[in-house]
Amino acid sequence: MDQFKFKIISKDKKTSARVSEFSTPHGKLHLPTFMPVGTRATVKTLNPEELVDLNADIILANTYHLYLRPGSETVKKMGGLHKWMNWKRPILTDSGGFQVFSLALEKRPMQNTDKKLVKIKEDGVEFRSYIDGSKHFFTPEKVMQIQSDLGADIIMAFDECAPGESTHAYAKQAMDRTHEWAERCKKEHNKLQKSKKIKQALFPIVQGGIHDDLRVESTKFMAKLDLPGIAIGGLSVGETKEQMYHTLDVIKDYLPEDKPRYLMGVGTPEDLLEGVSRGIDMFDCVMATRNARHGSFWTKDGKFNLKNCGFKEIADPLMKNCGCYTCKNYSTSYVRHLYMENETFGLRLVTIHNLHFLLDLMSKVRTHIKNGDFTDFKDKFLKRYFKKS
RNA sequence: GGGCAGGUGGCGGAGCGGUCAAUCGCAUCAGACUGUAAAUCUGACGACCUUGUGUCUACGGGAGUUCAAAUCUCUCCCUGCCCA
Repeated sequence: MDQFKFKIISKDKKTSARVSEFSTPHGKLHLPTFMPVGTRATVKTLNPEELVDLNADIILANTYHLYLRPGSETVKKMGGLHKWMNWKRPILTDSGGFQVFSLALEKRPMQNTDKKLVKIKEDGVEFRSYIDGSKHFFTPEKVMQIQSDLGADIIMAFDECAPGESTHAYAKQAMDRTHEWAERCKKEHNKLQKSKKIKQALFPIVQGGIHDDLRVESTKFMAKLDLPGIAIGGLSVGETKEQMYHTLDVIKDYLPEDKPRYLMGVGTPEDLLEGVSRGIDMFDCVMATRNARHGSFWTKDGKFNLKNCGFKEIADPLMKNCGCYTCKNYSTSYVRHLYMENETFGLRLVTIHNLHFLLDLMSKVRTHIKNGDFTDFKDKFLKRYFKKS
């Protein structure tokens, strides 16, 4: 597996932050990085050229969604994800495990709560399609097959993501199942890779909820599998930020040093900084893109909502001195106008800005770690970001 | 000039004697969103305050009927359509 080489470039002295590189068949990842989410094989509202302009090293797609529509066989027939979506850089596919959790929660008002939508069994998970209610069954083996067909560079083990508030007993049950599934994923993955020209890296996912003993146990277990990277799941799923940071502190020393560490589903600018200082190398989150479509944007001075009437006649860009296409060319007034008028271009402009904000933040993080003043940078950023003006 | 249909909160439009400060939609204002069923969802939206099964002012204007009127009667004003 030497095509998935991991190389540490620089380490921060005061924190666990590090700058590194991870090689994949479609290019190198410059870590720490943020990965824009493109669940249905597209980062909503943007085209690949724009993502390249934003310096996105890698993007995500989702097993669950693409399996249901159009079907992973279709993507395979069309030449695989990269070719199909015209994205030449690396791709990571999520396993669909998270969807099991998010659908089981039944938190959506439009959800049919009469039906048991998800049944977790030892062998796998039975669930109903969110599209037409049809029954489907995922096993670790099947999820490996789907991800093999999709053809992403990094693929994820099938896991059970327990809600943040889960009891020790429940979290342990989910963790044990995830461990067993991870072993089965690894076995199936090894089998599938033999016939593949372009290899894929499988990452296992640490679970254990907010219970320190479980998290340590899970981290040790997953590290032992000796896969090319390791992911931390089951965070930012309802627990507090303090609990999330604490959990990262607890497992920090058990994470393999010589492999990329991926904190799944995170997050906000502050979460990225806190994550990096706890040794995290990869992040992904829908927040940048979703919030953009909902009218909120990030700046160095915090989070703002474009809908607020105070932005109506602001001639300045969303953020002064921002290097993104949106801020270089348009006033806040104009972007707000497009948003208020429900114009597609407005959604794109805010999406570009938010993604740029996070990707640029990570780029600065890499620079400051190398320069040896990461902590100073982080403290100053957070102080300004949370300062109420 | 004659006939008909109407005038309700920023707009559209319900209600047709009490449970109406008035359904609903739009607009507006604000909030939420963390491995995307999300260009979505939630809340506020007459005024005032001691924020309460609180007090005022309100369904074109005025005058009535009634214990009680956005809802019934009379009258005036206005709007739209049709006929001269």
